Amino acid sequence: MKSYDHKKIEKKWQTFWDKKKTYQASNKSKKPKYYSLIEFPYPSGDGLHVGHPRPYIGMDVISRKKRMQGFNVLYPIGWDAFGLPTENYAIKTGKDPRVVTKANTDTFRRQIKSLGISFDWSREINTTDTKYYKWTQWIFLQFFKKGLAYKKRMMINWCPKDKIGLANEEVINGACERCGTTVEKKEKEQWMLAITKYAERLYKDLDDVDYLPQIKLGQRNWIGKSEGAEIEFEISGLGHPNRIKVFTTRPDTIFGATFLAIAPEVAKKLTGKDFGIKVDTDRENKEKIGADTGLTAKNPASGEMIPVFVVNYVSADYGTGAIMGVPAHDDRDFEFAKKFNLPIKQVVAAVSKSTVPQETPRDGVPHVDRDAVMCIVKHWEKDEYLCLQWRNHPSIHSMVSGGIEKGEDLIETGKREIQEEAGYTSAKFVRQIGGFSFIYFYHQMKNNNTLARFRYLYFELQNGEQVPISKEENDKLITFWKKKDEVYEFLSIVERDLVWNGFLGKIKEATYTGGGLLVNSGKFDRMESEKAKKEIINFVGGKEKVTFKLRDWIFSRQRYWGEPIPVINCGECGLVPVPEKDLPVELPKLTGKMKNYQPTDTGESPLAHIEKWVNVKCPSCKGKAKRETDTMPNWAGSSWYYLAYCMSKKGFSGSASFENWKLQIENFRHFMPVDWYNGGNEHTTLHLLYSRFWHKFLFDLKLVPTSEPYMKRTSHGLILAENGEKMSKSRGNVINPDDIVKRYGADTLRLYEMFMGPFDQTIAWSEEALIGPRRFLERVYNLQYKIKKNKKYSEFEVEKTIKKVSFDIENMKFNTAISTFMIFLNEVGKLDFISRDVYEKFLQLLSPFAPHITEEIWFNLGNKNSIHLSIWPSFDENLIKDEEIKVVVQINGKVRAEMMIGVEEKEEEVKNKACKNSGILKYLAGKDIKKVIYVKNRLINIVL
RNA sequence: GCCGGGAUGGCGGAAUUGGUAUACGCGCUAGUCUUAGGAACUAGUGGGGCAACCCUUGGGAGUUCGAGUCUCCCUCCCGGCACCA
Repeated sequence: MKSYDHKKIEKKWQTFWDKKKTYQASNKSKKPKYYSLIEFPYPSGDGLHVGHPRPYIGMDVISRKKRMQGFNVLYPIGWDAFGLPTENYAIKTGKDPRVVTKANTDTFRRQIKSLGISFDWSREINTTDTKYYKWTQWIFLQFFKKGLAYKKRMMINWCPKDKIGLANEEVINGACERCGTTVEKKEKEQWMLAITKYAERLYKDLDDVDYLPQIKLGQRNWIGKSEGAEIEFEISGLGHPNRIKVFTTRPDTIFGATFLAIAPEVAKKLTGKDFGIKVDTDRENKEKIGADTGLTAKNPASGEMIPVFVVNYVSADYGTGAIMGVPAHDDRDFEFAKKFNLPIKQVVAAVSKSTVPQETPRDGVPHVDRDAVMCIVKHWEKDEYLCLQWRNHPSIHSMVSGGIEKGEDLIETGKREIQEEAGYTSAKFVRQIGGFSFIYFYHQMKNNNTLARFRYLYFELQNGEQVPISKEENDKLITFWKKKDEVYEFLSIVERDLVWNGFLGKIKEATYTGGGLLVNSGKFDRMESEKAKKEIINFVGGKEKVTFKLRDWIFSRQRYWGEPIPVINCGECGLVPVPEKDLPVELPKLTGKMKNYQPTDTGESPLAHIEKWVNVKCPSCKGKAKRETDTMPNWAGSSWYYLAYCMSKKGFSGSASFENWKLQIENFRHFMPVDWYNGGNEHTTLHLLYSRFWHKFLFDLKLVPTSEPYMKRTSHGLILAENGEKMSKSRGNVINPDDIVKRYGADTLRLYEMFMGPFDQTIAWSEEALIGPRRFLERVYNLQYKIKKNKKYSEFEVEKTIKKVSFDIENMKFNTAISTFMIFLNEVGKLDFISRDVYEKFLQLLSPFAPHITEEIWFNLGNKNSIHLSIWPSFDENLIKDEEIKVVVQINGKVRAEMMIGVEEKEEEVKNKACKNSGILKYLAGKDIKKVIYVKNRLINIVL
């Protein structure tokens, strides 16, 4: 009887699978395809740590299951190898980045192979391979030819340490994403990709893909679509007539616009003056700064003349660079208006609906608009406030309130209501609180739906003098005095926010940014704000307009280790694309004098100094010309790599041309789209968005068969070091999978990584916990010596296991799948025997998680073909069904007994059984059963 | 500040989505076997109580026959965004 020796087993089967090409996908297969994808790694010099394989193992489990379910599975891998760390390391050590990359990929490949992941290694790609990047350059040329790749002089984010320009997405809190150095602004001519042209489609097509909700949301927020309007304001003060166009998402608030705020650049253009105001990107310092331009604008809705300010919180490159300042309904405008003493005018008021069912507005009754007041009344001695409760509706908690009668002003109404409802005669008006708000309710006495527009008045009683209250009011109302901090709890929800926010100061003085009904807006008063948006745009002659936050993608880097941009700069012809036949534009070899490829402080690419490489003939006029010396960002190669995996070897290696690409479309059609793509959340607004953009572009050129590259996107959690920190070489806390594979075996590592916690959750590594999965595998291994021939032991358990494990894998609930295996094993352990049939099914279920040990046992049992190409077990619902089932008996919701019932037993019988149950009788003695609730085959609850 | 996600034994985590809270694993305790064990196996293991029972899913209220799960308020943790009009 051999014991489990992972070292022997794992090597042996890895070689076997390699030789038998077990995991190779076919471009010709008649089976249905399944394309599962992980983000190909960046082969850093640090080697693999145990966090890297987590997504590979997860998708491996899914891929292996799909393979066993009869799919032609494509599960490829490659290397995203261009990039800064390699280049920096190469410069530091005086090596060629090609040599460094080779060494790193060799290490990564060896490490990943030792884990027994079912990658199709025959399709391995490397973005730094000239065969690969000639296609990257070719795709770039298509962008260029369509005018979507263009050059632009602009301020860029410059990292002084890496000496490289960064895309907006690569700047985190004003610092370089890679090295943490504070970025500077530098003016430079840059290559841009016009991703904004695809903003709407990138946004909208998210509807059609199955990404995790937070991933969709992340992309949507990043694209930042906002629907609004452009509205023109006439301005005077320039000496000639002029207009300023503003962008707003809230045209419904235009009557509340009490100033215009414009960006410094816009102000300069308009007036020729520099006001010394700068838009600060610093996140810490957000104080509103501004200056009066001396201009005035005419509010096109109200006709009011309003001042124009130049401010530091409106940027020139979003919208129109000008906004209308509506302090009552925008926090920033509010802050600015406070500082500059500008008027704050409420034009939208919230509508509350009564929470009392009898007061819910109903159909078929008249609608009535009313003006009303609510009075906050302070006690004459104590710090207490007058509250009311309706006798017949005890749930309505309110304060003194009532409608304004003809000829009355607000204060008169307030005083009258205080006297009528509470009898007090000495109320002194102090001030009005807040603005308008609406309450919409069914008026029971008057049988109509009332829309009451409330204002809030604060009164103080001078003394306790009272007149008698009418019988009618007395029957209706109870009055209370409540302390300040009790008022909020006491009030019904409808009144709560309105009274509290304005008066008791729990929430600071603030704007109301929600929707509601318009007030102070002339003929639009009482109109619903959504409807008012449209009508007001028309009224002021504005135009509906959609704006995006997304900016064009800064696509050039001034470094050596990237794909050269395949364009030639000719004095005569301008920017000329490198002809297809001349692709790839290879990076100059680093020999002899060309060894110096350090980045420069000037922001010029190091390639610019390599004259032999730079100086070329113009492909068009044959005159003297120079190559573009910028290279592409490392996001370029990863924007289409999932297509490269599908290509035929020959087509991939052949020359880059339209014809050769078109020959590949058949292969793309075979495998695309990717069925399931798992990757890191950090790429939501980077790689994932970029590659969707490239794919859509290729789709428009009819070069790929689908408009979206990925059908389904999920993400995995990080693995942290045992102390909860991020794993990194500099922290010295890296766990190398090599050590784990050596000591425990790849299968144990795989099982542990899937078992340690939910797949999508960040989790700390625990060396201690590894032993659990290892013990489990040993017990699985020893089970092969416990086979009892021709006996069907544990059939029931294995059927249940099939069902649960199949479901869990599809839903990435790997941890509970493994716990199901353990439960199964614990059950079987009690019997001490297992039937071969059941054991084989169990091994098949386990094989995606632990491919080596299961293959070993599978062959030990006499099978002649790989377990990984066997047919995934199916389960029989009938075998899973129990004859008898345990139900719980509760008394008042507390578990008091358990009992067995037949599966089909009727409700009545079960109830009777429960009431006669010996454990239950003592609780029933002398009590009446009020109610019995039966949840079929689960529990019965007796309410006393 | 805004938007997401979360808080369950000593630890990692389960919970059929409103129906027996703490599955599974680690650790711990006791025992068996061992020259020995930081191995393996067996049993036990949320807290309190002699017990019947009681308490327990970050805190507080609520809805419900029944709440880890739903609603409201609060505290803390982790991610993303950041003057986007």
